[in-house]
Amino acid sequence: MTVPVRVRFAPSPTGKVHAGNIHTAIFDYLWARHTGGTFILRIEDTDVERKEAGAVEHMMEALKWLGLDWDEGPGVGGPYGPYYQSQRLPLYKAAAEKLVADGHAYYCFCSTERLEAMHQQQEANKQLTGYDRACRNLTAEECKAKESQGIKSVVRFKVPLEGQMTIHDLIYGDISFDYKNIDDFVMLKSDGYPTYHLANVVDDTAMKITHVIRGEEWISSTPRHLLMYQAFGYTPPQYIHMAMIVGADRAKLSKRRGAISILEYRDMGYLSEALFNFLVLIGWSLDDKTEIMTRQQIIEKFSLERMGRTAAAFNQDKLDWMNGVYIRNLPFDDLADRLLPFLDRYLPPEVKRPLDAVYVKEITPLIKERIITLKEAAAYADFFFLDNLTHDAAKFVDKKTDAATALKALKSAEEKLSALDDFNRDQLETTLRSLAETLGIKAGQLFNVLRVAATARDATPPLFETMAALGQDRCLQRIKSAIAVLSKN
RNA sequence: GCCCCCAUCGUCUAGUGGACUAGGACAGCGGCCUUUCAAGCCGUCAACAUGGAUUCGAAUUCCAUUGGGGGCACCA
Repeated sequence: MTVPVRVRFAPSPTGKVHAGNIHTAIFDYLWARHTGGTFILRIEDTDVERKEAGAVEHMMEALKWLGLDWDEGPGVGGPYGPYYQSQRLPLYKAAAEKLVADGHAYYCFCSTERLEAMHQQQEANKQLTGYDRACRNLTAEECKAKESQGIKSVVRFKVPLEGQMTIHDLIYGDISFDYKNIDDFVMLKSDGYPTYHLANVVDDTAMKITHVIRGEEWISSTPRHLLMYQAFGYTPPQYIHMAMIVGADRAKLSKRRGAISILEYRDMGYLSEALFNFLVLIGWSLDDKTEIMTRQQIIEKFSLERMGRTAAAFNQDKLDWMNGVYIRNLPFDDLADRLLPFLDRYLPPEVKRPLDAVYVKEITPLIKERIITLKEAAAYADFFFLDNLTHDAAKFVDKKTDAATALKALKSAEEKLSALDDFNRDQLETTLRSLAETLGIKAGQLFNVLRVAATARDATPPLFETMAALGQDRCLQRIKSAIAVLSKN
Protein backbone atom coordinates (compact mmCIF):
# COMPACT_ATOMS: atom_id res chain seq x y z
CA MET A 1 0.00 0.00 0.00
CA THR A 2 1.43 3.33 -0.99
CA VAL A 3 1.09 6.46 1.08
CA PRO A 4 -0.67 9.29 -0.74
CA VAL A 5 1.80 11.83 -2.02
CA ARG A 6 2.04 15.12 -0.16
CA VAL A 7 4.42 17.74 -1.51
CA ARG A 8 4.99 21.32 -0.55
CA PHE A 9 6.28 24.39 -2.25
CA ALA A 10 8.03 26.35 0.46
CA PRO A 11 9.19 29.75 -0.71
CA SER A 12 10.64 32.37 1.55
CA PRO A 13 9.04 35.77 1.07
CA THR A 14 12.23 37.65 0.39
CA GLY A 15 11.54 39.05 -3.03
CA LYS A 16 9.74 38.54 -6.25
CA VAL A 17 9.31 35.03 -7.50
CA HIS A 18 11.34 34.24 -10.61
CA ALA A 19 11.54 31.35 -13.04
CA GLY A 20 13.76 29.32 -10.76
CA ASN A 21 11.32 29.42 -7.86
CA ILE A 22 8.27 28.80 -9.94
CA HIS A 23 9.99 25.98 -11.78
CA THR A 24 10.16 24.05 -8.52
CA ALA A 25 6.55 24.92 -7.77
CA ILE A 26 5.49 23.56 -11.15
CA PHE A 27 7.14 20.23 -10.50
CA ASP A 28 5.67 20.06 -7.00
CA TYR A 29 2.31 20.69 -8.57
CA LEU A 30 2.83 18.14 -11.33
CA TRP A 31 3.95 15.43 -8.98
CA ALA A 32 0.94 16.06 -6.74
CA ARG A 33 -1.56 16.19 -9.58
CA HIS A 34 -0.06 13.26 -11.43
CA THR A 35 -0.32 11.05 -8.39
CA GLY A 36 -3.60 12.44 -7.15
CA GLY A 37 -1.75 13.73 -4.11
CA THR A 38 -1.80 16.99 -2.20
CA PHE A 39 0.01 20.18 -3.11
CA ILE A 40 0.80 22.36 -0.13
CA LEU A 41 2.01 25.94 0.02
CA ARG A 42 4.06 26.83 3.06
CA ILE A 43 5.61 30.20 3.69
CA GLU A 44 9.12 30.00 5.11
CA ASP A 45 9.26 33.42 6.70
CA THR A 46 11.90 32.69 9.28
CA ASP A 47 14.31 35.38 8.25
CA VAL A 48 13.10 38.54 9.86
CA GLU A 49 15.87 40.57 8.23
CA ARG A 50 15.24 39.59 4.65
CA LYS A 51 11.47 39.38 4.78
CA GLU A 52 9.84 41.71 2.27
CA ALA A 53 6.42 43.24 2.52
CA GLY A 54 4.06 42.06 -0.18
CA ALA A 55 6.23 39.13 -1.19
CA VAL A 56 3.72 36.51 -0.09
CA GLU A 57 0.93 38.19 -2.03
CA HIS A 58 3.15 38.47 -5.06
CA MET A 59 4.01 34.80 -4.73
CA MET A 60 0.41 33.70 -4.50
CA GLU A 61 -0.59 35.85 -7.42
CA ALA A 62 2.12 34.25 -9.53
CA LEU A 63 1.03 30.75 -8.54
CA LYS A 64 -2.56 31.54 -9.34
CA TRP A 65 -1.70 33.11 -12.65
CA LEU A 66 0.05 29.91 -13.67
CA GLY A 67 -2.83 27.81 -12.43
CA LEU A 68 -0.77 26.22 -9.66
CA ASP A 69 -3.62 25.98 -7.20
CA TRP A 70 -2.60 24.66 -3.82
CA ASP A 71 -4.71 22.34 -1.71
CA GLU A 72 -3.43 23.47 1.67
CA GLY A 73 -1.79 26.68 2.70
CA PRO A 74 -2.44 30.39 3.01
CA GLY A 75 -5.89 31.34 1.85
CA VAL A 76 -7.25 27.83 1.77
CA GLY A 77 -6.25 26.51 5.17
CA GLY A 78 -5.87 22.82 5.83
CA PRO A 79 -5.49 20.36 8.68
CA TYR A 80 -1.80 20.95 9.30
CA GLY A 81 -1.67 24.70 9.65
CA PRO A 82 -0.67 27.30 10.32
CA TYR A 83 1.22 27.42 7.03
CA TYR A 84 3.37 30.38 7.92
CA GLN A 85 6.46 29.30 9.79
CA SER A 86 6.51 32.52 11.75
CA GLN A 87 3.31 31.27 13.35
CA ARG A 88 4.82 27.96 14.39
CA LEU A 89 7.67 29.19 16.54
CA PRO A 90 6.76 27.17 19.68
CA LEU A 91 7.03 23.97 17.68
CA TYR A 92 10.60 24.67 16.64
CA LYS A 93 11.59 25.76 20.10
CA ALA A 94 10.21 22.57 21.62
CA ALA A 95 11.91 20.47 18.96
CA ALA A 96 15.25 22.16 19.55
CA GLU A 97 14.95 21.74 23.30
CA LYS A 98 14.09 18.10 22.88
CA LEU A 99 17.26 17.51 20.90
CA VAL A 100 19.30 19.32 23.53
CA ALA A 101 17.73 17.20 26.23
CA ASP A 102 18.48 14.07 24.26
CA GLY A 103 22.09 15.07 23.77
CA HIS A 104 21.80 15.64 20.02
CA ALA A 105 22.17 19.39 20.21
CA TYR A 106 23.62 22.07 22.45
CA TYR A 107 23.45 25.72 23.30
CA CYS A 108 26.12 27.88 21.80
CA PHE A 109 26.94 31.25 23.29
CA CYS A 110 29.59 32.32 20.82
CA SER A 111 29.29 35.92 19.71
CA THR A 112 28.94 36.95 16.12
CA GLU A 113 32.25 38.73 16.46
CA ARG A 114 34.03 35.59 17.60
CA LEU A 115 32.44 33.58 14.82
CA GLU A 116 33.46 36.12 12.23
CA ALA A 117 37.03 36.24 13.47
CA MET A 118 37.17 32.46 13.45
CA HIS A 119 35.86 32.35 9.94
CA GLN A 120 38.36 34.88 8.70
CA GLN A 121 41.20 33.01 10.31
CA GLN A 122 40.06 29.78 8.72
CA GLU A 123 39.98 31.39 5.32
CA ALA A 124 43.35 32.99 5.81
CA ASN A 125 44.80 29.62 6.76
CA LYS A 126 42.93 27.97 3.89
CA GLN A 127 41.31 25.69 6.39
CA LEU A 128 37.93 24.14 6.22
CA THR A 129 35.41 26.79 7.22
CA GLY A 130 32.84 25.96 9.83
CA TYR A 131 32.03 26.26 13.48
CA ASP A 132 34.90 25.12 15.70
CA ARG A 133 32.55 23.51 18.21
CA ALA A 134 33.76 25.65 21.10
CA CYS A 135 30.49 25.26 22.98
CA ARG A 136 29.87 21.61 22.16
CA ASN A 137 30.97 20.35 25.53
CA LEU A 138 29.77 23.08 27.82
CA THR A 139 28.37 21.69 31.05
CA ALA A 140 24.91 22.54 32.28
CA GLU A 141 26.47 24.78 34.90
CA GLU A 142 28.57 26.65 32.38
CA CYS A 143 25.48 27.21 30.27
CA LYS A 144 23.57 28.52 33.27
CA ALA A 145 26.39 30.87 34.09
CA LYS A 146 26.48 32.32 30.56
CA GLU A 147 22.74 32.64 30.55
CA SER A 148 22.68 34.51 33.82
CA GLN A 149 25.19 36.93 32.33
CA GLY A 150 22.54 37.66 29.75
CA ILE A 151 24.44 36.10 26.85
CA LYS A 152 22.16 35.08 24.06
CA SER A 153 22.47 31.58 22.71
CA VAL A 154 21.62 29.57 19.63
CA VAL A 155 21.04 25.85 19.45
CA ARG A 156 23.45 23.86 17.34
CA PHE A 157 23.17 20.30 16.18
CA LYS A 158 25.84 17.85 17.28
CA VAL A 159 27.11 16.39 14.04
CA PRO A 160 29.03 13.13 14.48
CA LEU A 161 32.78 13.73 14.36
CA GLU A 162 33.44 10.88 12.01
CA GLY A 163 31.69 8.48 9.70
CA GLN A 164 29.67 9.17 6.64
CA MET A 165 26.18 9.01 5.28
CA THR A 166 24.63 8.35 1.94
CA ILE A 167 21.55 10.17 0.85
CA HIS A 168 19.28 8.74 -1.75
CA ASP A 169 17.84 11.12 -4.28
CA LEU A 170 15.19 10.04 -6.74
CA ILE A 171 16.89 11.91 -9.54
CA TYR A 172 20.55 12.05 -8.63
CA GLY A 173 20.81 8.63 -7.01
CA ASP A 174 23.08 7.93 -4.06
CA ILE A 175 25.38 10.65 -2.84
CA SER A 176 27.80 10.20 0.06
CA PHE A 177 29.11 12.76 2.51
CA ASP A 178 31.72 12.57 5.26
CA TYR A 179 30.59 13.96 8.60
CA LYS A 180 33.97 15.57 9.05
CA ASN A 181 33.01 18.07 6.37
CA ILE A 182 29.82 19.07 8.12
CA ASP A 183 29.96 21.51 11.00
CA ASP A 184 27.62 21.88 13.94
CA PHE A 185 25.01 23.98 12.23
CA VAL A 186 22.56 26.31 13.92
CA MET A 187 19.02 25.01 14.30
CA LEU A 188 17.53 27.75 16.41
CA LYS A 189 18.65 31.34 16.11
CA SER A 190 19.07 33.66 19.06
CA ASP A 191 15.93 35.55 18.08
CA GLY A 192 13.94 32.37 18.64
CA TYR A 193 13.37 31.72 14.94
CA PRO A 194 14.44 28.41 13.50
CA THR A 195 16.84 28.11 10.61
CA TYR A 196 15.63 26.51 7.41
CA HIS A 197 17.21 23.23 8.47
CA LEU A 198 15.17 22.82 11.62
CA ALA A 199 11.98 24.34 10.31
CA ASN A 200 11.78 22.22 7.22
CA VAL A 201 12.39 18.99 9.13
CA VAL A 202 9.84 19.83 11.81
CA ASP A 203 7.22 21.01 9.34
CA ASP A 204 7.73 18.37 6.71
CA THR A 205 7.19 15.83 9.43
CA ALA A 206 4.22 17.62 10.96
CA MET A 207 2.64 18.14 7.56
CA LYS A 208 3.31 14.55 6.54
CA ILE A 209 5.29 15.53 3.48
CA THR A 210 6.24 12.45 1.49
CA HIS A 211 8.46 14.04 -1.17
CA VAL A 212 10.71 17.01 -0.82
CA ILE A 213 11.13 18.61 -4.21
CA ARG A 214 13.66 21.42 -4.17
CA GLY A 215 16.54 22.88 -6.09
CA GLU A 216 19.82 21.11 -6.56
CA GLU A 217 21.52 23.72 -4.40
CA TRP A 218 20.06 21.90 -1.40
CA ILE A 219 21.84 18.63 -2.00
CA SER A 220 24.76 19.48 0.20
CA SER A 221 22.60 20.31 3.19
CA THR A 222 20.52 17.18 2.92
CA PRO A 223 22.80 15.17 5.22
CA ARG A 224 22.07 17.69 7.98
CA HIS A 225 18.38 17.17 7.49
CA LEU A 226 18.72 13.42 7.53
CA LEU A 227 20.80 13.65 10.69
CA MET A 228 17.99 15.56 12.32
CA TYR A 229 15.37 13.06 11.21
CA GLN A 230 17.49 10.38 12.83
CA ALA A 231 17.89 12.34 16.03
CA PHE A 232 14.16 13.00 16.24
CA GLY A 233 13.37 9.43 15.33
CA TYR A 234 11.29 10.59 12.36
CA THR A 235 11.02 8.90 9.01
CA PRO A 236 12.54 11.17 6.38
CA PRO A 237 10.74 11.99 3.15
CA GLN A 238 11.97 11.05 -0.29
CA TYR A 239 14.23 13.60 -1.90
CA ILE A 240 13.83 14.94 -5.38
CA HIS A 241 16.45 17.53 -6.18
CA MET A 242 15.91 19.34 -9.41
CA ALA A 243 18.49 20.72 -11.81
CA MET A 244 18.46 24.47 -11.62
CA ILE A 245 17.49 27.01 -14.19
CA VAL A 246 20.49 29.19 -14.90
CA GLY A 247 20.91 32.55 -16.52
CA ALA A 248 22.67 33.34 -19.76
CA ASP A 249 25.89 33.35 -17.73
CA ARG A 250 25.09 29.78 -16.61
CA ALA A 251 24.90 30.88 -13.00
CA LYS A 252 22.02 30.32 -10.64
CA LEU A 253 19.13 32.67 -11.22
CA SER A 254 18.76 35.39 -8.65
CA LYS A 255 17.11 38.74 -8.50
CA ARG A 256 20.47 40.30 -7.91
CA ARG A 257 21.58 39.05 -11.29
CA GLY A 258 18.48 40.50 -12.86
CA ALA A 259 16.21 37.48 -12.97
CA ILE A 260 12.82 38.53 -14.28
CA SER A 261 9.88 38.10 -11.95
CA ILE A 262 7.19 35.72 -13.13
CA LEU A 263 4.49 38.34 -13.03
CA GLU A 264 6.56 40.44 -15.38
CA TYR A 265 6.11 37.77 -18.00
CA ARG A 266 2.39 38.15 -17.50
CA ASP A 267 2.72 41.90 -17.87
CA MET A 268 4.82 41.50 -20.99
CA GLY A 269 1.96 39.61 -22.56
CA TYR A 270 3.01 36.01 -22.27
CA LEU A 271 0.21 33.49 -21.84
CA SER A 272 0.36 31.51 -18.66
CA GLU A 273 -0.31 28.30 -20.60
CA ALA A 274 2.71 28.99 -22.77
CA LEU A 275 5.00 29.81 -19.88
CA PHE A 276 3.81 26.73 -18.04
CA ASN A 277 4.45 24.49 -21.03
CA PHE A 278 7.80 26.13 -21.62
CA LEU A 279 8.96 25.79 -18.03
CA VAL A 280 7.89 22.15 -17.88
CA LEU A 281 10.14 21.45 -20.83
CA ILE A 282 13.12 22.73 -18.88
CA GLY A 283 14.23 19.67 -16.99
CA TRP A 284 11.60 17.30 -18.24
CA SER A 285 10.67 15.82 -21.59
CA LEU A 286 7.99 13.48 -22.74
CA ASP A 287 9.87 12.00 -25.67
CA ASP A 288 12.08 13.06 -28.53
CA LYS A 289 9.60 15.35 -30.24
CA THR A 290 6.51 16.40 -28.33
CA GLU A 291 6.67 20.00 -27.17
CA ILE A 292 3.26 21.60 -27.21
CA MET A 293 1.10 19.89 -24.60
CA THR A 294 -1.95 20.83 -22.64
CA ARG A 295 -1.79 20.97 -18.88
CA GLN A 296 -3.88 17.81 -18.69
CA GLN A 297 -1.53 15.94 -21.00
CA ILE A 298 1.46 17.06 -19.01
CA ILE A 299 -0.09 16.01 -15.72
CA GLU A 300 -1.05 12.68 -17.15
CA LYS A 301 2.31 11.93 -18.77
CA PHE A 302 4.53 13.37 -16.09
CA SER A 303 7.14 11.10 -14.58
CA LEU A 304 10.19 11.47 -12.39
CA GLU A 305 12.18 9.12 -14.60
CA ARG A 306 12.19 11.62 -17.42
CA MET A 307 13.65 14.46 -15.43
CA GLY A 308 17.13 15.63 -16.30
CA ARG A 309 20.09 16.33 -14.07
CA THR A 310 21.71 19.13 -15.98
CA ALA A 311 21.25 22.81 -15.21
CA ALA A 312 19.41 24.50 -18.04
CA ALA A 313 19.31 28.02 -19.40
CA PHE A 314 16.14 29.93 -19.97
CA ASN A 315 15.84 30.40 -23.73
CA GLN A 316 13.73 33.49 -24.29
CA ASP A 317 13.65 32.98 -28.05
CA LYS A 318 11.98 29.67 -27.61
CA LEU A 319 9.48 31.08 -25.13
CA ASP A 320 8.62 33.74 -27.71
CA TRP A 321 8.03 31.10 -30.33
CA MET A 322 5.92 29.03 -27.99
CA ASN A 323 3.88 32.02 -26.92
CA GLY A 324 3.21 32.71 -30.59
CA VAL A 325 2.05 29.15 -31.05
CA TYR A 326 -0.32 29.47 -28.10
CA ILE A 327 -1.66 32.77 -29.33
CA ARG A 328 -2.31 31.34 -32.76
CA ASN A 329 -4.08 28.36 -31.23
CA LEU A 330 -6.41 30.52 -29.19
CA PRO A 331 -10.01 30.96 -30.39
CA PHE A 332 -10.60 34.52 -31.66
CA ASP A 333 -12.95 35.46 -28.86
CA ASP A 334 -10.61 34.25 -26.19
CA LEU A 335 -7.69 36.08 -27.75
CA ALA A 336 -9.73 39.25 -28.08
CA ASP A 337 -10.67 39.10 -24.40
CA ARG A 338 -7.04 38.76 -23.42
CA LEU A 339 -5.95 41.47 -25.81
CA LEU A 340 -8.39 44.05 -24.51
CA PRO A 341 -6.62 44.95 -21.25
CA PHE A 342 -3.27 45.18 -23.01
CA LEU A 343 -4.67 47.41 -25.71
CA ASP A 344 -6.34 49.50 -23.10
CA ARG A 345 -3.11 49.95 -21.24
CA TYR A 346 -0.67 50.41 -24.08
CA LEU A 347 -2.54 52.13 -26.89
CA PRO A 348 -1.68 55.84 -27.16
CA PRO A 349 -3.59 58.11 -24.77
CA GLU A 350 -5.40 59.90 -27.59
CA VAL A 351 -7.31 56.72 -28.38
CA LYS A 352 -10.73 56.98 -26.76
CA ARG A 353 -11.50 54.71 -23.84
CA PRO A 354 -13.22 52.46 -23.14
CA LEU A 355 -12.19 50.52 -26.18
CA ASP A 356 -14.89 49.02 -28.36
CA ALA A 357 -14.77 45.31 -27.53
CA VAL A 358 -16.67 44.40 -30.67
CA TYR A 359 -14.15 46.24 -32.80
CA VAL A 360 -11.31 44.52 -30.98
CA LYS A 361 -12.87 41.18 -31.82
CA GLU A 362 -13.12 42.29 -35.42
CA ILE A 363 -9.45 43.05 -35.80
CA THR A 364 -8.21 40.13 -33.70
CA PRO A 365 -8.10 37.72 -36.65
CA LEU A 366 -5.97 40.24 -38.51
CA ILE A 367 -3.23 40.41 -35.93
CA LYS A 368 -3.41 36.95 -34.46
CA GLU A 369 -0.66 35.48 -36.62
CA ARG A 370 1.52 38.51 -36.30
CA ILE A 371 2.10 39.00 -32.61
CA ILE A 372 4.17 36.96 -30.22
CA THR A 373 3.04 38.70 -27.05
CA LEU A 374 -0.25 40.31 -26.09
CA LYS A 375 1.49 43.51 -25.21
CA GLU A 376 2.96 44.15 -28.61
CA ALA A 377 -0.49 44.15 -30.17
CA ALA A 378 -0.89 47.76 -29.09
CA ALA A 379 2.17 48.91 -30.95
CA TYR A 380 1.45 46.67 -33.89
CA ALA A 381 -2.19 47.60 -34.38
CA ASP A 382 -2.41 51.19 -33.18
CA PHE A 383 -3.48 52.41 -36.62
CA PHE A 384 -6.74 50.56 -36.18
CA PHE A 385 -7.56 52.81 -33.25
CA LEU A 386 -5.97 56.15 -34.00
CA ASP A 387 -7.98 58.92 -35.62
CA ASN A 388 -5.13 60.70 -37.28
CA LEU A 389 -2.01 59.21 -38.75
CA THR A 390 1.19 60.98 -39.57
CA HIS A 391 2.36 59.98 -43.00
CA ASP A 392 5.95 59.79 -44.05
CA ALA A 393 6.31 60.66 -47.72
CA ALA A 394 9.37 58.46 -48.07
CA LYS A 395 7.37 55.35 -47.22
CA PHE A 396 5.32 55.66 -50.43
CA VAL A 397 8.34 55.37 -52.60
CA ASP A 398 10.31 52.23 -53.36
CA LYS A 399 12.34 50.70 -56.17
CA LYS A 400 9.27 50.14 -58.29
CA THR A 401 7.19 53.13 -57.42
CA ASP A 402 8.16 56.80 -57.55
CA ALA A 403 6.37 59.64 -55.80
CA ALA A 404 4.48 60.78 -58.88
CA THR A 405 3.11 57.32 -59.52
CA ALA A 406 2.11 56.97 -55.90
CA LEU A 407 0.34 60.31 -55.92
CA LYS A 408 -1.52 59.48 -59.08
CA ALA A 409 -2.50 56.09 -57.71
CA LEU A 410 -3.81 57.60 -54.51
CA LYS A 411 -5.89 60.18 -56.33
CA SER A 412 -7.48 57.54 -58.54
CA ALA A 413 -8.02 55.27 -55.58
CA GLU A 414 -9.73 58.01 -53.65
CA GLU A 415 -12.13 58.52 -56.49
CA LYS A 416 -12.85 54.83 -56.93
CA LEU A 417 -13.17 54.08 -53.27
CA SER A 418 -15.45 56.98 -52.47
CA ALA A 419 -17.80 55.61 -55.08
CA LEU A 420 -18.00 52.22 -53.43
CA ASP A 421 -21.34 51.54 -51.81
CA ASP A 422 -20.24 48.45 -49.96
CA PHE A 423 -16.81 48.74 -48.45
CA ASN A 424 -16.20 45.04 -47.94
CA ARG A 425 -13.15 42.93 -48.52
CA ASP A 426 -14.16 41.43 -51.86
CA GLN A 427 -15.42 44.69 -53.29
CA LEU A 428 -12.15 46.29 -52.37
CA GLU A 429 -10.14 43.57 -54.03
CA THR A 430 -12.09 43.70 -57.30
CA THR A 431 -12.07 47.46 -57.39
CA LEU A 432 -8.41 47.84 -56.63
CA ARG A 433 -7.15 45.08 -58.89
CA SER A 434 -8.94 46.60 -61.84
CA LEU A 435 -7.73 50.04 -60.85
CA ALA A 436 -4.14 48.81 -60.95
CA GLU A 437 -4.76 47.57 -64.44
CA THR A 438 -6.25 50.85 -65.51
CA LEU A 439 -3.29 52.70 -64.08
CA GLY A 440 -0.90 50.32 -65.76
CA ILE A 441 0.96 49.46 -62.58
CA LYS A 442 1.36 46.19 -60.74
CA ALA A 443 -1.31 45.33 -58.22
CA GLY A 444 1.36 45.05 -55.56
CA GLN A 445 2.52 48.58 -56.24
CA LEU A 446 -0.96 49.98 -55.78
CA PHE A 447 -1.57 47.89 -52.70
CA ASN A 448 1.61 49.02 -51.08
CA VAL A 449 0.86 52.65 -51.68
CA LEU A 450 -2.61 52.22 -50.23
CA ARG A 451 -1.22 50.24 -47.35
CA VAL A 452 1.01 53.11 -46.37
CA ALA A 453 -1.83 55.58 -46.85
CA ALA A 454 -4.28 53.58 -44.75
CA THR A 455 -1.92 52.63 -41.97
CA ALA A 456 1.25 54.71 -42.23
CA ARG A 457 3.08 51.40 -42.08
CA ASP A 458 4.73 49.24 -44.66
CA ALA A 459 4.08 46.02 -42.76
CA THR A 460 0.47 45.38 -41.89
CA PRO A 461 -2.18 42.69 -41.99
CA PRO A 462 -3.64 41.96 -45.46
CA LEU A 463 -4.76 45.21 -47.10
CA PHE A 464 -8.39 44.56 -47.98
CA GLU A 465 -9.29 43.15 -44.60
CA THR A 466 -7.47 45.99 -42.96
CA MET A 467 -9.25 48.63 -45.01
CA ALA A 468 -12.59 46.98 -44.48
CA ALA A 469 -12.01 46.99 -40.74
CA LEU A 470 -10.96 50.64 -40.87
CA GLY A 471 -14.08 51.55 -42.79
CA GLN A 472 -14.67 53.77 -45.79
CA ASP A 473 -14.60 57.12 -44.00
CA ARG A 474 -11.35 56.59 -42.23
CA CYS A 475 -9.70 55.13 -45.32
CA LEU A 476 -10.73 58.03 -47.50
CA GLN A 477 -9.68 60.55 -44.94
CA ARG A 478 -6.28 58.89 -44.63
CA ILE A 479 -5.85 58.73 -48.37
CA LYS A 480 -6.61 62.45 -48.52
CA SER A 481 -4.04 63.18 -45.89
CA ALA A 482 -1.54 61.03 -47.73
CA ILE A 483 -2.23 62.95 -50.94
CA ALA A 484 -1.62 66.17 -49.07
CA VAL A 485 1.70 64.96 -47.76
CA LEU A 486 2.83 63.70 -51.14
CA SER A 487 1.70 66.86 -52.95
CA LYS A 488 3.97 68.98 -50.79
CA ASN A 489 7.09 67.31 -52.12
C1' G B 1 40.74 26.03 0.12
C1' C B 2 37.30 21.84 1.23
C1' C B 3 32.77 19.01 -0.06
C1' C B 4 29.08 17.85 -3.73
C1' C B 5 26.75 17.79 -8.55
C1' C B 6 26.82 18.15 -13.82
C1' A B 7 28.92 17.54 -19.02
C1' U B 8 25.08 15.63 -26.65
C1' C B 9 24.24 21.22 -31.90
C1' G B 10 24.55 28.66 -29.74
C1' U B 11 19.92 27.18 -26.51
C1' C B 12 16.07 23.37 -24.71
C1' U B 13 16.45 18.29 -25.43
C1' A B 14 16.00 12.57 -27.45
C1' G B 15 19.38 8.76 -26.69
C1' U B 16 19.80 4.06 -21.15
C1' G B 17 26.13 -1.09 -25.50
C1' G B 18 24.82 -2.58 -31.74
C1' A B 19 18.59 0.24 -35.43
C1' C B 20 23.55 6.75 -34.49
C1' U B 21 26.59 8.35 -41.29
C1' A B 22 23.45 11.02 -33.22
C1' G B 23 16.80 12.41 -33.75
C1' G B 24 13.36 16.75 -32.58
C1' A B 25 12.54 21.99 -31.29
C1' C B 26 14.08 27.32 -30.92
C1' A B 27 17.40 30.66 -33.03
C1' G B 28 20.43 31.36 -37.77
C1' C B 29 20.79 30.76 -43.05
C1' G B 30 18.47 29.53 -48.05
C1' G B 31 14.01 28.67 -50.76
C1' C B 32 8.66 28.13 -51.78
C1' C B 33 3.98 30.64 -51.04
C1' U B 34 2.57 35.78 -51.38
C1' U B 35 -0.44 42.67 -52.09
C1' U B 36 3.52 44.06 -47.34
C1' C B 37 4.51 41.70 -42.66
C1' A B 38 3.58 37.36 -40.50
C1' A B 39 1.99 32.35 -40.51
C1' G B 40 2.78 27.81 -43.16
C1' C B 41 5.82 24.44 -45.98
C1' C B 42 10.69 22.62 -47.76
C1' G B 43 15.82 22.58 -47.22
C1' U B 44 20.51 23.82 -44.72
C1' C B 45 24.23 24.90 -40.90
C1' A B 46 25.39 22.79 -36.20
C1' A B 47 26.92 18.59 -30.85
C1' C B 48 28.47 13.34 -28.11
C1' A B 49 34.64 18.25 -23.58
C1' U B 50 39.62 15.41 -23.48
C1' G B 51 42.51 11.01 -22.35
C1' G B 52 42.61 6.13 -20.86
C1' A B 53 40.03 1.39 -19.59
C1' U B 54 36.07 -2.51 -20.30
C1' U B 55 33.85 -4.79 -24.71
C1' C B 56 33.58 -8.06 -30.89
C1' G B 57 31.24 -3.12 -30.47
C1' A B 58 30.58 2.71 -26.83
C1' A B 59 27.13 9.24 -26.72
C1' U B 60 25.61 5.21 -23.67
C1' U B 61 29.81 1.40 -18.36
C1' C B 62 34.40 2.55 -15.27
C1' C B 63 38.67 5.81 -14.05
C1' A B 64 41.31 10.23 -14.60
C1' U B 65 41.71 15.22 -16.57
C1' U B 66 39.46 19.64 -18.01
C1' G B 67 35.41 22.79 -17.84
C1' G B 68 30.94 24.63 -15.63
C1' G B 69 27.78 24.98 -11.46
C1' G B 70 26.25 24.48 -6.34
C1' G B 71 27.35 24.39 -1.07
C1' C B 72 30.60 25.57 3.09
C1' A B 73 25.81 32.09 7.45
C1' C B 74 22.21 33.11 13.90
C1' C B 75 19.81 33.28 4.42
C1' A B 76 16.54 30.30 2.46
